[in-house]
Amino acid sequence: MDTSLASRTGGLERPLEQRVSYRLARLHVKLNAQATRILRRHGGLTLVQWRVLVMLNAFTETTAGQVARMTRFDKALISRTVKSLIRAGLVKARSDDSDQRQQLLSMTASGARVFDAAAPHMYARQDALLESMDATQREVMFDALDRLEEVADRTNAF
Amino acid sequence: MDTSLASRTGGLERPLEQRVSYRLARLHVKLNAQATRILRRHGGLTLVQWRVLVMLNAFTETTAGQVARMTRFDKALISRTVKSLIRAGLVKARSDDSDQRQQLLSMTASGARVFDAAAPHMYARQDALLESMDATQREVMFDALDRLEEVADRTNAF
DNA sequence: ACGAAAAAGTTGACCCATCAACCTTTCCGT
DNA sequence: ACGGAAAGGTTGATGGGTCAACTTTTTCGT
Repeated sequence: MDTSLASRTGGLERPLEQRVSYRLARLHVKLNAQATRILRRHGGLTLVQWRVLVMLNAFTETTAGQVARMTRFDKALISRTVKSLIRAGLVKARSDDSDQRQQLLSMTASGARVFDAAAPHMYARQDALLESMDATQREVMFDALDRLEEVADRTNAF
Repeated sequence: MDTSLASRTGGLERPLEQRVSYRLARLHVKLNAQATRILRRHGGLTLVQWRVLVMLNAFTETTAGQVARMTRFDKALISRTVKSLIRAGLVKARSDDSDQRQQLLSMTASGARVFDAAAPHMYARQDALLESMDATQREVMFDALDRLEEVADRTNAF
């Protein structure tokens, strides 16, 4: 067994570039930073606010819980974000008569305007990302992401 | 042009599953949570502490700045993390005579023990992730990550 | 129909991560 | 060799995100 300090100079036995989680983390940080920058320039939404609006754009009159489940964000985070959107007048809540626990959320006209202003840029970015790969490469990558996610879910065993 | 609120119920024009940054974010969160859990179980390091120790394990007597550059972490984060490692007795700092600004960092014996205890589990996890793909799939994926990162770097133009 | 359990949200505490400002030391052009 | 720029690090403020505890409402089994 070799635990001497002097020996710890051998470089990385696994090059950083080949570490999945490290690479993913790095890319994720960059993509987030880019998205945040775009949103700040075009309407001033935060990334979480944007993601919530994407959901409200797709499914009008949805609830905070559904948004949380769909986006996989923490419900506490969604709760606060929805509140901030309501405070900013971009979203409105209507209480559901058949279930007093939940509130049905939808964009206001002003929210729709903000969303529509940011959307082209966000979608253009998404397109640019996808277009950096060809069709088969995309397919392989999404498949890889599926597998990695599955492994991450499955192995609570280490 | 169609901006009526009633029309915003058409579902996602781009399915969530096909959104690169969204998928990446989701996977990143899962992988981080998994790594954090493993580290908590085997020695109690935080993820950033682990990443710093990986660097110190590979390059003894390196500096905080070099670690920050290699890992692409914020230097403030590295500074605080190094401090916490020193406080915990896992890392020691030696001032460099030829440059009074920087400090040469290295693991202590105790730090090496903690690292060696966590490493097998972290590497096993890394292997499990890689083994979920075959060789060509891995290659395609890393290439895809490269391209995406490049696009993220290049396009400050939206 | 009653009580336990579950679901929807809210809130407070807390940690991680980033940003900007700053200090000190070193480098470098002229 | 001097003054400004750059590099190394530190610190404070702030925002993002998670966890756990709690309230209220609804569901469901018996």
